[in-house]
Amino acid sequence: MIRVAIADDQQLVRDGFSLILRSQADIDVAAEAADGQQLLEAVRHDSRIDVALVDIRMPVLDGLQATRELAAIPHAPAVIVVTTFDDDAYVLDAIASGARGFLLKRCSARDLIAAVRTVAAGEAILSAEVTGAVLDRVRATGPATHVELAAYQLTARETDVLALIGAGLNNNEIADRLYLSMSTVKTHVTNVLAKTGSRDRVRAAILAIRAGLTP
Amino acid sequence: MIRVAIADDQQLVRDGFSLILRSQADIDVAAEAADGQQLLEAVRHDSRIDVALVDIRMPVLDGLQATRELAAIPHAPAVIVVTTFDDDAYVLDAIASGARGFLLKRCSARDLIAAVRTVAAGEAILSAEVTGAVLDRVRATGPATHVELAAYQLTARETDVLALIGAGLNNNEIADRLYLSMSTVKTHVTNVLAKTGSRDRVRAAILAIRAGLTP
DNA sequence: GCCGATCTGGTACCGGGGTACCTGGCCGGT
DNA sequence: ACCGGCCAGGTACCCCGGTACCAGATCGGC
Repeated sequence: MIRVAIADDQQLVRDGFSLILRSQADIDVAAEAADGQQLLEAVRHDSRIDVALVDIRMPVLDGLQATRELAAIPHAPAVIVVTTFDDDAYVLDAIASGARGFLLKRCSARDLIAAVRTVAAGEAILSAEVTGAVLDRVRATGPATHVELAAYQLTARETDVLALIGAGLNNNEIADRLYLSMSTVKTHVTNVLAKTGSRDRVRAAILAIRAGLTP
Repeated sequence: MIRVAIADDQQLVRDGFSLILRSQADIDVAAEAADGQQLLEAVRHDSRIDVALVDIRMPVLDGLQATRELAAIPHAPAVIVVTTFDDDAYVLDAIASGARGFLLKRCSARDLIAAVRTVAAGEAILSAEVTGAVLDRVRATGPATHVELAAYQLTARETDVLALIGAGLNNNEIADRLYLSMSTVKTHVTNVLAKTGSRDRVRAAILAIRAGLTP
């Protein structure tokens, strides 16, 4: 049985979703919320909610923030952001916030049901209208950009230093952060540059970012 | 009428897809190919193909390379990569190659038909099984980090310089690239650092990357 | 015409970045 | 016991990066 929570500030929307989902034998609507705050409370009080349908525009706490806070809760439900076409620009934000699904309200009841089952199974779902935007994003960030830094055989300490270079720290700050002397940092930096083939710390910083060393 | 090309090295698969699609009144199978090379030829000889279903594993020219070369052709069809579950790791590569869809062969005939209509309409589609991986990728590249550099009021030249800083060039190379003297570059760099509030060029480089100035 | 912003260029100066080379301690493997 | 790695540290040196300040050219707007 898939247990679902519905968060939308409009009573009618909640009722509609609820009717649609309850029509399925394997789906149960365990909670309803009129804003993000109510959703968080519901999830905190009921640890067995599998999926949360969340609207973006809600009073008190909007859907995206609620999604982010939800992620901090243990046994957090998978979030499907269900919103109007006007809000389709929020896809990337929703994904970044941790959503496992993004549906437009113009979709069919069948799509909604399928989406709930999909994310409950650990997969993810996007409305076709917004998938294009996501693909463009992936193309833009480019898969070629990701660097495998294991290839450089950096030692643990050198990796630390590289990460801090990528964060924009100068040698003094790195020494400070790692409780080292300036000299030691310099030697590490020199080694990092040599191993990674970077001419200067700027190149190294770029490499660090491409390698995902900086969040 | 949606005109489709099918590229798969297995005759039986092509026949199956063809039968499924031809069952729809608005879809026509205009070409079939047993490898990527044949697909390219078919598309070059028939400029009215809207959608191409492409398998990854094909002799002569594989599906991903074919997709990349397809992008160079004018009025190129939208590509849906249709492949086995074993190849689901190629999603990101497929997207980077320009695919507008990624389907697993285990999907239903209805899914296939819907996918063709979806990409023909300019949208995109992903199998639920691989959507999760794509979302993880988007989350990893971090959209929250995106910086709006319009806020810094940089002039055109300063923006040029910032972009090159982000690419890891030193002042000499920037001067070379922009046909400027070293002094001029230094002036611009100083202005960029002041306007962006960056302490040194490393910080500026990080900013440039976060702002999307470097591809 | 005048003013301001932008682009371009120069000189001079200093500090941090980066290199080269050496010392020493700590561990793990042979 | 010895060797090789990683880590930590020091000294000395050079050069690029960055700042400060100035100045001429162009261009658009009041």
